[in-house]
This record gives sequence, structure tokens and C-alpha cells, in this order.
Amino acid sequence: MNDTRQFHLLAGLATGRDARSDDAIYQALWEAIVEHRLSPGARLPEDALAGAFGVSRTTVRRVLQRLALEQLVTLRTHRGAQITSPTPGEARDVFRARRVLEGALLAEVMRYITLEDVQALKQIAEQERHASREQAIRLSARFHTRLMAIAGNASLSDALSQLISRTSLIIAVYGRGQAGCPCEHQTLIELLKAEALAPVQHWMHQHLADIEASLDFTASGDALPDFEHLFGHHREQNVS
Amino acid sequence: MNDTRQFHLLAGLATGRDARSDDAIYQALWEAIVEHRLSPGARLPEDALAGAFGVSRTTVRRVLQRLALEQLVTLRTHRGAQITSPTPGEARDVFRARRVLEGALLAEVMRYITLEDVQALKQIAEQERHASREQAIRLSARFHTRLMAIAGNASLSDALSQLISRTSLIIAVYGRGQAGCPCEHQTLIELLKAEALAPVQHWMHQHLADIEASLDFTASGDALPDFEHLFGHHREQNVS
DNA sequence: TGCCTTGAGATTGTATACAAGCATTTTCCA
DNA sequence: TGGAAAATGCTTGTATACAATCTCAAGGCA
Repeated sequence: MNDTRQFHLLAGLATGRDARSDDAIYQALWEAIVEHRLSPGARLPEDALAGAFGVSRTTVRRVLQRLALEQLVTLRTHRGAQITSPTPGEARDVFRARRVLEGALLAEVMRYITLEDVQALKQIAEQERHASREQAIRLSARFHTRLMAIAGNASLSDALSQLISRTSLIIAVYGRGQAGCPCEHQTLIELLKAEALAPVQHWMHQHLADIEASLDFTASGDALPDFEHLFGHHREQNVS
Repeated sequence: MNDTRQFHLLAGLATGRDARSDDAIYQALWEAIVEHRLSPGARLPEDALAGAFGVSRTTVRRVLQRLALEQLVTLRTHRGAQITSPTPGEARDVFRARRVLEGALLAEVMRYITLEDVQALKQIAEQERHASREQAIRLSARFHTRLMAIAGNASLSDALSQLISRTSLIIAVYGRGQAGCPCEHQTLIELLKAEALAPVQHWMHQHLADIEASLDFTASGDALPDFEHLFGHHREQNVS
């Protein structure tokens, strides 16, 4: 497939948004990565992106650098950018980090959570059920991010958001078939309402353990672009 | 004082290092910020930095963007970069986050720590005692970073490193006189050798609490450049 | 005298030109 | 025919030019 064509599909989403082209391009790429429309190993030529988004390479480079610092893309000198393929070691790191962070943050979450928060979470969980599989991955990340934002600690929330995004990459490489969160987030909402910390923490630990256990690190530990995803599933995104 | 002159002092450190100018410039600026030679509110004109480091604005911009994503500098459109002045709210956030992260990581540290690690930490602590006050701040950050690296979780270590750097900014704005870590890191080393987790965790909590308690949020919550630091203490850095 | 307006200077935002390095293909030789 | 070396084309790295915007100071008006 033609690169420019492919990235034009992403650009359609970006231009419809606000003025700040940086944020728009970042958002478009972030969503494409998290939704597995751009799979690990995929190359991101600056020219193609610049053309698709209607900006110069300068702007694209800035966005790519940001994504690189968040470890979603990998920059190699004179070889350009490509979607990061996490190694098995990095994958375990990310899950360990998430267990630590989400476990610690949940205590704060339970202290500060309001009815509005529950409503917002319920809405996301509802959208998840009716969304396409690709969008469900993004909404799942959004659910976790929104949940942990309740703790009101921006520093930890930001760090955690990056870990959640990287989890999506890990699932893209090592996942076996099923999507991101196999279990229902709605179950968690019920537990949240009960206002007891222990069951919530237990559920979250189990949740993360389930995801990690569903991974298969034996095969293709390396950076093999997943062309099936890249070429097959991004059609319904053409909404410009 | 002349901006270019000031930044030339930093550049001397950078050029003496390796080829990758990006990393060299980043290191030089990072150290200057953490050592309070560049204080919160100080402006960082691209031209002056480019001239000082002997590169173009393009390279400088890339480094500044990285520092901005790490929240050490603040970028405002058409107004350039300046060293970030953390708000009191952000300061509390950072300390809360550090308590959570360092507390959680210490358990892992105690599991994996080796004699070599202790030696490395002892060496840093020793350097701290003989260093100038500015260098002591940087070495203190280094001590914490090195300690937490023992846990072997790169994701959390990176996040924590950023928090430690930001702590230096917080002390620059809200600190009252005394330097970063008033207490002796050597005390911690003795506790580490004893291989008991509880005392170590208690010490660390107290350590962070002490630092936070020594801050004064009532005065100058805003971005007032600390010209005394900026103009007074950077002379001993001229080693080119 | 004090405040607002206006203009010049300086700084940043974006795009583009050119140089440097990599990848692929083509060609030549065994 | 297979392999290796060279060359061409493409992508990225860096610097610079120009436009847009802000800052600060000078001047005018109430």
C-alpha cells in the first residue's frame, strides 16, 4: 500500500480538530498507535506524514520526538522513526511498574472518587461495549487513565498514562488474538461504588495479571511488522 | 550580565565530552538546572545557547523540547523557554509521587542490592561530602537515582529521575537556605547493609518529609528569577 | 504626571535548501 | 548462475531564510 494514502486516513481525523497542529498530529498518531492501526515496526517517513497532515517536516519531527520520548516510537539516526516493538524485558517492566503505580494510586482514588467520576467511567465503559475492536483498545486505555486521574496526582498520572500506552504496544506484539482488556470494566465500577479498597485493589491486580498472563513471549520477540493489522483493519477510520 | 557569556560557561563542559551534541547539550543544561546555576524563571534564548554550544537553533530547540517534556523548562509560544517555576501544588504533587514511588521501589531495591551497589553509593556519598554546595545538589540527585536503579525497573526509574530533578527546582524556589538533602546519605548506607526493609523505608519517608517540611510556600510562589544564584555562584565551573 | 498607543527591535515559528548517510538495485566478475 | 562491489536514489540531519509575534521603550494625549 502507498504510505501517503495510509497516513492521509489519519490526517483526516487531525485536521478536523483545533488549530494547534502539533497536538492534532500527536493525537492522531497516538490513537493510531494505541488502536493498533499502526503496528510495532511500522516505519513513519517524515515526508509522508508531512504531506498527509499538510505541514512541513519540521512539525512532524517535533511530534515524532515527543512520541519517541514516550517510547511509543523509536528514532534511529539516519534511519528514521518506527513504531516501537517492546522487548519481553520491557514488557515485564511495564507490567511491574503498572502494578506498583496503579496499586498505590487506587488508595487515593477511593478517597477522592465522586459520583461524577463514576458517571464518567460508566460512560466510557458503555462506549467500550458498542465500539469496534480497535476503538475498544483506545477506550480501555482511556478508562484506566481516567480512573487514575481521580487520585489528583498529575506527576504519577502522566507516568502511568505512558505505561498504559506502551501496554497497547505490548499487546500488539505479544498478544494472542483477544483484545486489550478481556474482562469487563463495568465489574470494577460496581466495586468502586461499594467504597471498599481491598476488593478494588484485588480486582486491579487480577486484571493486570490476566492481561500479562495472556501474552506469549516465545514467538517473534523481535521487531516484525504485523502487516495483517497494518493493511487490514484501518478502513472504518475514513471519516473525513 | 551578558547571556552569551553565561551560557559559554556551560558550553565548556559540553564540548569536552563526546560527539553526540544533543546529549552533551542536554547534560550541560540539566546539570546547570539541577545545580541551581540556572534558577527558575531564567530565560533560555535559542540564539544565545546556539552560539554558546556552537550549533544551530535547530539542535538547541530539540534539547529544549526534551527538557520541556520533562518539565524542567517551560515553553510558551512566541515567548521562548525558561526554567520552570513549580507551583506549590506541583511541589506537593512531586513529593507525594516520590513517597509512593520510592517507597514501593525500596522493597525491590532491598531484594536485589549487591555489595557493588553499596560501594557505588558509598562513593557518591563520599563525593557529596567533599563537593561544593552546588555539586552536592546534583550528587544528591545522583544518589537517589542510583539507589532506585537497583530495583531494575527502567520505567519507574525514569519516572522517578524526572521527579528527583524537579525536586531540585522546587528547592530552588521554596527552599529556605539549606541545600537539598540536609541529612547524611551515609546513614542510609549503614541501614542498607543491615538488610532490613522497615528501617530503610522509615528513613526514606522521614528523609522526604524533612525536605518537604523545610520548604516555605508562603513567599514568592511566582516566577521570580533568583539573580543571586544566577550571577554569583557559577564561577568554579569554568574548566574549559 | 500618568496612562495609553504606537513603533522599532528582538525572538520565536515554520518552511526549505543542502549535505550526509543508508538501502536497494544494478552490474560485473568468477 | 551466484555473489560481491559500486552507484544511484531516497531518507534523514543540520543550518538558514523569512514571516509572525511579542517585548519594551518612546512619544502623545488627557
